[in-house]
Amino acid sequence: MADKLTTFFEDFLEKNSLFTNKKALQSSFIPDEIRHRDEQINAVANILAPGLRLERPSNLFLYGKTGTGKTLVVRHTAKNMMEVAEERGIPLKIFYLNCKLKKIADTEYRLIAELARYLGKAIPPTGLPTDEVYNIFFQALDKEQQVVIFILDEIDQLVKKAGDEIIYNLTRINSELKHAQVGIIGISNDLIFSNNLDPRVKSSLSEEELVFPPYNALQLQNILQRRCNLAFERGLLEEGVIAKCAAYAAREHGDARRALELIRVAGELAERAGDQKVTITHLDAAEEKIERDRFLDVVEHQPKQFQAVLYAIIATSKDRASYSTGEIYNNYKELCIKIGLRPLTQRRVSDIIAELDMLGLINAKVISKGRFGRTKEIMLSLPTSLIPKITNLLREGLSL
DNA sequence: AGGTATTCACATGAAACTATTCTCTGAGTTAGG
DNA sequence: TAACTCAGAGAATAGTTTCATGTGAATACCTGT
Repeated sequence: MADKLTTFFEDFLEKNSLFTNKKALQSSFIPDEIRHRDEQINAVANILAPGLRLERPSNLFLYGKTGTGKTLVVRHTAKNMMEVAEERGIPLKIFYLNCKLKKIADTEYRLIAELARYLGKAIPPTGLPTDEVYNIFFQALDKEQQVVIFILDEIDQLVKKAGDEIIYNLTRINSELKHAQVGIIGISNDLIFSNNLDPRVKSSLSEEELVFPPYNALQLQNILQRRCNLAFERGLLEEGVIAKCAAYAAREHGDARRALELIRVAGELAERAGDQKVTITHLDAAEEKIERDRFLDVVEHQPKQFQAVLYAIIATSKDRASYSTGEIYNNYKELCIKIGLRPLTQRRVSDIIAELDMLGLINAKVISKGRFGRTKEIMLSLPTSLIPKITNLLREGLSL
């Protein structure tokens, strides 16, 4: 066995990888040249530029759907700007922070703590009053003459969890700072997010606004082509693969990230199969694999109670298409007793159902059946082919 | 027949509670001078 | 007396529970014809 393994690894190394630079297809990759976003880059650069003269740059709010290059444009511009600042010894600091990251920046405390950490202050993960952390942050910020720009990515997630006061406080902080100046760049995927914002917050955050339209198929194709040139040997991609990939992603609201992922996975599949070329078949397989993996991954990483509820739904969904909250809850309770799990209240289960819906594992719609009450109409939205696998996963998770 | 009042079966919201993780503080203890 | 230890108070957070209130439309119940 050991011999076999060794040969396997040796073979693996021997085998020429189809990729010359896989990094170029990963979403964290920042290419030197960004296509089809000149306008936005210029706009961002113009807005941020005053920072180099130690004037406060306007706050900026960017929005556009996922994979339209918002983060990329901002990071790219920020990088260039930092280079200039460093060269000239300008006290400019730019920090990028993704608010979606759990346990990092999804509450007021954590956001401020994280920002303070950027400024070189060690803040414990808990235990301190929020005011205290805020003070530390403020002191660190105002310690010297400087311009600081905070880039808050996926800011909608933060507001959803922690309210918009934080943003308001952050935008107002300038009036209290004596030496430093703060500019904020907010990035959001949610187009209607800014409408739900407190008007005061909205006006202070979006002194400038920038919309990122989705890429169209042609632009996607162009982007893909570039990245593939970096990532693969020339001629490795079968004719039409890029076009199809672009078309697929354009259908999904022009998401370049998905397109890149798709082609990367296609490449990996081809490589694993020992094929010399990436073909359309691989692409189709990749599309399916991504979808499958997403489901399995989501299911596997749910907390126990969620899994129990999901299992109850799957076990229930045998003879009819949809079920009501009450029915599911009863079955869930039975299941809990069977496996020795403390059953949650119906209130909570109702929320869990709503969350499973958000995750796209089930489909839950509130309907009114008149005299017979109001409930959610719950049905599974898993691909049928995956159900046995998921059932097994859940059995394992729940030790059934 | 047409109108309105009820009623069901939950949905949805808000507040309060629990458990866990973590810091800070100050009393008590220890050991060295 | 300085250094150390350790329990207790206080915070933040996630996950719930408790209590309260809301709700869409099928039906029951009237009403006047």
